[in-house]
Amino acid sequence: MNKNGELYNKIPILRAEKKWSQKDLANQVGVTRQTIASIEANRYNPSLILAYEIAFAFEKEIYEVFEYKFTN
Amino acid sequence: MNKNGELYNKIPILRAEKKWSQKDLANQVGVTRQTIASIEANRYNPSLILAYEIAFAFEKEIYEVFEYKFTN
DNA sequence: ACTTACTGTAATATATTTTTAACATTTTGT
DNA sequence: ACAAAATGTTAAAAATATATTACAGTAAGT
Repeated sequence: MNKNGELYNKIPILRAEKKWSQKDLANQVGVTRQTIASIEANRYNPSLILAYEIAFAFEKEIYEVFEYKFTN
Repeated sequence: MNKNGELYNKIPILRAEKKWSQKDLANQVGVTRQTIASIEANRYNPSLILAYEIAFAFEKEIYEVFEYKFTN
């Protein structure tokens, strides 16, 4: 796959608003705490379904949680 | 990962509007034709970045290309 | 009818995400 | 100051996405 941009996310901010730990969010969406930590730190590119589950947990749309900035 | 829903997509419709083959779209987003075919057929769950690249190719937002229907 | 392009799908290989387990550091509550 | 919870990070294994190759079937153009 040919990336043309960089992925950013607002998960830490949204978690803070809800006062959720990484583990709280992880439990809600059915992944491990490390998966959430890795996504927050941009260590990897989540699946679309996981992105939807995270957005749903925050009662947001994907574009309110993730941003993809094209560089090319 | 714990799926709570099903992923649907409008890629075939959007391709038809643009008169693009699977290969045309694949080339634009930098994947193979089989990757596009598999996503169209819901054989798998693309990465968020690939979803953004596909939406961008169609000049659409992700929610205009993909829909995630919660079942739980 | 023929050729070429397009699509469906499968097998195997490779890359990446996700899990699990672990340990160190930082933050929070008392 | 102490204990408990939260976070950062890493390594190895497991699961899943993506690439590559291949072949068959369908649609489209001439």
